[in-house]
Amino acid sequence: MRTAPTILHLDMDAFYASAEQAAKPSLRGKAVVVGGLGPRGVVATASYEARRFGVHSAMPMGQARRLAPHAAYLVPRFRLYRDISEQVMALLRELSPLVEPLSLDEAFVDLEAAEAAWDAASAEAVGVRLRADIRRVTGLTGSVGLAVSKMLAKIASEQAKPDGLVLIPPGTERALLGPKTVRILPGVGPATAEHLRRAGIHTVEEIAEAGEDELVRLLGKAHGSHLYEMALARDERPVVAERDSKSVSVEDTYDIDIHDRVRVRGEVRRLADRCVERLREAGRSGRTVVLKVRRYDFSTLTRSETLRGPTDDPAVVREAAARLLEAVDTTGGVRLLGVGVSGLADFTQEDLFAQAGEGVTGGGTEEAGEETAAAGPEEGAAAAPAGALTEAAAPAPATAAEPPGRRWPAGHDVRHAEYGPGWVQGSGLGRVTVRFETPYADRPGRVRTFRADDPALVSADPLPLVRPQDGRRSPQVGSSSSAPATWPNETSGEPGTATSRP
DNA sequence: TCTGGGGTCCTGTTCCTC
DNA sequence: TCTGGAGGAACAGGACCC
Repeated sequence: MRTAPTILHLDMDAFYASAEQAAKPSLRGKAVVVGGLGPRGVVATASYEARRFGVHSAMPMGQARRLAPHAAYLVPRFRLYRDISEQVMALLRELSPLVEPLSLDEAFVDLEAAEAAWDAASAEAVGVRLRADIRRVTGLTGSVGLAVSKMLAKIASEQAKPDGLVLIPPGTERALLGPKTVRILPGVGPATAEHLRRAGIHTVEEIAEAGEDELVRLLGKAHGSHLYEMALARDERPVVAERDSKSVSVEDTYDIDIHDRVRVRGEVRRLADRCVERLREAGRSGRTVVLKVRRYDFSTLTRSETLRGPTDDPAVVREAAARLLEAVDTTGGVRLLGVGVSGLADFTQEDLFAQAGEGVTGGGTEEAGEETAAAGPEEGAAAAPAGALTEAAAPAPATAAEPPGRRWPAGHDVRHAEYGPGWVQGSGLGRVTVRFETPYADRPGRVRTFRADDPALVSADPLPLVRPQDGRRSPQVGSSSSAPATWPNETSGEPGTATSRP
């Protein structure tokens, strides 16, 4: 157990939503919800403004819309988030070679490994500097926790949110944890908490008092012992920089349950191909093929088959998945299908030659875009992400599919030949509403509506949140080429009210 | 109201082999 | 030849995390 608080946990604040607000001046200070916009979508991230209405992660989108009807609803743009994440991770790696990313917006850093910090004061100084660097480079805020272990550093960063820094002084850990609810400990979810509650255990201190034997009896060997250690603030897990993934999987939830067995088989084939594609991208092969089926009543079952050796052959995975499907009753309908491969091995040269020329069949790649595929491409609704700033700006959820390649997901970047860069505010019924603004403006840009097949309108890459040349957020950019900064404030966001050109 | 997607880890059961 | 136990692999499901 180390004696200085030199484990740092960074957690970006409401990451996806903050990135969208930074990219879109008209959303700053407003409720923003990012997630799947289909009828079965859930919230990935809600801005702090949206959280005030009770909206939170993992909430069904329909419920979020009832709680915050005037929020902006956007589909995730993982490419933008990945770019920002890489900038942040690069800053962390400047601090120490021991950086363990947990997701796009979270990571542990071992400051001691690089002698970047050796006591509380030096660790805090690193944290303060890091937060300033993140803001300078990305324009976003992150919260930092510092403590002697990963568990405590994570708890500290949670307490620091939003936009803060908390250091847990060594020696104070148990006093801090004791009165807290058991849910504060990592690994205690709703089920475990309920289990503990029934045993009369509500706080961390009560876990410690119960003793290890009792916890093992209640929760099983691994979970019980681990939880007991955590409750005593003992956590010796090291920060691990490199971690090999152990499985690769893809799954789709369909807007409407699929009943047709032939269609189910087709979807499983498609998912198998996508899964293999991902496997190959990672340069891996795998031995166990897993089929996942969620039925109409939300019951989920998995079937798996272990092959003689690892494969990355799409035909082999397809066939295995098809065999597994034959053992599953899908009458009544399925809402989700998934195909995964586990038991991963590194790709071998031998496999390469054996499978050369085979190629991955098409059919599963058209939605390789960044939207979370909350809808199968044949269900129709995927064509019309009905995100919008306001009800008025949200045209009726389109049921008529846009022509392939002319889909306009809410929130995605576009460029117009005449009006320049902007983003999709809403689409449907053959029209698309665009707000023309860039991250560098300090006021909302103007709104125009176009035909969905307007040749002057094309998809565009996300712009960096901070102008690359100066590395600082620059609200005053009148001298630059960014027209939106000088546009007058926008008063009407309604589609169809094509305001005067910029 | 209605519940995503991509992961990890653990547990209990069953089956096979020695 | 039969039986039983131990141990491991495979399999299915559940809980949890972001």
